[in-house]
Amino acid sequence: MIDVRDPIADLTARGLVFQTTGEEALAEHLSSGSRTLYCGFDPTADSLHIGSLVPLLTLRRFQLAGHRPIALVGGATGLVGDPSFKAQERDLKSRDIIDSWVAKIRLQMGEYLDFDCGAQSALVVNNLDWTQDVDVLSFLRDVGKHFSVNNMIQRESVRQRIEREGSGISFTEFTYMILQAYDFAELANRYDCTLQIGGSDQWGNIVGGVDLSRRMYGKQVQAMTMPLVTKSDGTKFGKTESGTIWLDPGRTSPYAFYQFWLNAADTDVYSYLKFFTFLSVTDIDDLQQADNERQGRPEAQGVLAEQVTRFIHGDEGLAAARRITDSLFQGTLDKMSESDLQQLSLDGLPTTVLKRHELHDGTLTQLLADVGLAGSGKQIKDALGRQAVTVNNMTLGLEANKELAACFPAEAALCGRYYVTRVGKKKYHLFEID
RNA sequence: GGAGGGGUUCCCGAGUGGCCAAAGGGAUCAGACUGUAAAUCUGACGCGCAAGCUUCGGUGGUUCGAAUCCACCCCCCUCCA
Repeated sequence: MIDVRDPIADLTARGLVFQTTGEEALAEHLSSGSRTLYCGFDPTADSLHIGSLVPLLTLRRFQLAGHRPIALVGGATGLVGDPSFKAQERDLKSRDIIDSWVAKIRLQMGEYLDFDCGAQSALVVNNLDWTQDVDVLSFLRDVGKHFSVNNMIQRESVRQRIEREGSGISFTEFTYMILQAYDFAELANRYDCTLQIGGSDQWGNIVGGVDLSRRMYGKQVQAMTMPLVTKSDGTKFGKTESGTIWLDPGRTSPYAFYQFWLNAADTDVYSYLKFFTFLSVTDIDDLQQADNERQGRPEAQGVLAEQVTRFIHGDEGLAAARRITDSLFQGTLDKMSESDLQQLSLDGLPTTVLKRHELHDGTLTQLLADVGLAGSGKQIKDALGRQAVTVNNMTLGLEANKELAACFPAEAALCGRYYVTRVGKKKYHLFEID
């Protein structure tokens, strides 16, 4: 008999419980047996990003506590689009595109949950499986009848869209909450799934499912939401200058991923440790206290980056991220061997291979903007004017711009052909020129 | 189908014939200070090294000159039927 525990106390200590359908009932439900729970992930891209990490990790926490998680990929709901707290109607993507995204996200899910641990083995399901063959009239009569439009338009999640001048909501998106509710009812019926979790923005959709499960199948099910992750400075979590932080290493390298967490603000980092790692709350509190008692830079960011990167990208990904980080931020460039430099490139440091004759025309601003070190040449120009551009630690000035070849002098190359180029304090690019 | 209100640079939002590459805020980038933090201050912020080039839903037009005026079209919102 596996040890079944109620994870709610731990989740509460982590600040991960935002709303529940009733804390006592939920605690009783979870401690009295191994339960099945689910969380939905809609395919809005071909990869999950760190916005999905909290629900994903929470599923895993439940699994570790002896419950069975179902990760639902929204092959159907993704076709419709969730309007919850969205300011605008979204563009519909084609079915082919959504299908391909579903396939990729399914694979990703497989990495983060345990699918081979007996009764608690995770499941990945696609709501298209039970939605695509439902005909319109059945849906309207059997499902739609249970929903009151009066109630639906009162939902906070669509309030802005309905009340705000200049916006609106299509019937398509308005129906989303019914589809999601239907998912919960189906899962309750098929898999005896009795709990749905999700971000707090999903509350309205989730309770719709709680009601529907009762009405359609007489099943009493529960709900829990997690708070949305915020940043203390008020900017949006999960974005950097280079865009969204994806879980797919092809989109966001383990190095960039590691750097993202390493750059967490002091005021956010301890709550992030609770949200995004499996370290115990007491360990995190101890770490915080130790950091407070010491002057200077806290250790928390390093721990956070290590833990999250290892979970998502494994030991190898973490090692790669660290190799780059150590070389660029701690190391001395001229001590690096050829294999070190090659490894940096393999580890995910953005690299461009050029022939020396290609440097004869063009400008430095153009080149550095093209490889992604800045959004435009203007920004490079600005950085040049402030001595913020270096090649192998030589600072370049504005006058260097037109003399592209002179920016990469053969005698300054590392191991004959490598140039570590830096813009600002944190952005690096490796040029290999021969 | 009718009446009215809108669509401005990443976002919000000013601008109603030249002084507009377009106020202000946010986001973002760079610098100073630091710890690869935060806060603060400074600069940048359509593209271009520059000359210059391309923008204000779309297409045409009026004008020496249009984001601003006109025509048609597309999309959104509100109310009415």
